[in-house]
Amino acid sequence: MPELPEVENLRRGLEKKVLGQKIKKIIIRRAKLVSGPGNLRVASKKKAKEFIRSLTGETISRMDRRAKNLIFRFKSGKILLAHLKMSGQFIYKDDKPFSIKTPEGKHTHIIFELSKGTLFYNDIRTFGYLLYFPNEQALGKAAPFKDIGSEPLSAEFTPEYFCRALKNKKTNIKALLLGQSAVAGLGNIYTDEALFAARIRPTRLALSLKPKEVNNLYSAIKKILLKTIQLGGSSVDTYRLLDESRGSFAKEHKVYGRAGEKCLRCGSQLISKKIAGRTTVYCPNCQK
DNA sequence: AATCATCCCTGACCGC
DNA sequence: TGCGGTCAGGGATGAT
Repeated sequence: MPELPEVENLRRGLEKKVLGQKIKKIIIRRAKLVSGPGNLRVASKKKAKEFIRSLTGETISRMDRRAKNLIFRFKSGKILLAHLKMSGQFIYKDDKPFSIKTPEGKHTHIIFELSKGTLFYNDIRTFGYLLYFPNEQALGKAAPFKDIGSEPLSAEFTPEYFCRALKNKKTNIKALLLGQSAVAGLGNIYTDEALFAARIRPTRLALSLKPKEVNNLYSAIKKILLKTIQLGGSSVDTYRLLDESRGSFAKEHKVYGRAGEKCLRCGSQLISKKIAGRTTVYCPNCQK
């Protein structure tokens, strides 16, 4: 599933391909996936029409990322926010829809015809969504933007910040890292990988971590995210880069997807346990 | 305010 | 072969 490194790679790909292009036409095949300001669960055909009206003719002027959200900014100040959730994909083709042999798959839900090419939004499980906002202020009030913590690769994310974010938190460290409010952009894969690297058991309460452990976890998060971005992300499941290629970090996973196998550090058998509603894999011997 | 449970959805997999 | 059941998971939302 796309997490920070995957979304960041996609952002970079989009920056190269769609910046400066104008949206000529939008085709929405599944209205449920688009919405605008207000309650995300209230999507409708009316909202889909509004989405089309609002963004057709707009020129893409900037590509940003915040946590796992992709943000298209337009010259006019309007904004399109996309969250891929479990299985969303953006695929770009340097052709017009009519010249692409198989322009639509079974899971292609939204198509943007741009001035020079075509951008497809595919999503098997349809958890993802695309939201439009008239301006920055409206975006700031939106649910996906409220209560998001610091970007772990920004200057704002310091050891002191991280320490404060964990202080007095009675929830377990795994749930806290998944929650986005302490650190932005971590999901199930990198949370497990970071906790393994820092030798911390995922069930530990955040407030129980010693200063040394907090520091180790802080460093592990940064190191793993940086490395993964360089490798193009992890292609587990349906994640693809903009040109449909896969990232290569999946080969590097030390614990994710390795339940029952041997710990690469101490040789003990890795165990799997549901924590915070997610399958969590860790080493019962060397993660204390 | 903080924490927790539920729900959305499809494909893969398993046992019969 | 087909069918039903189970699982996977991010995070908005509503309940406690």
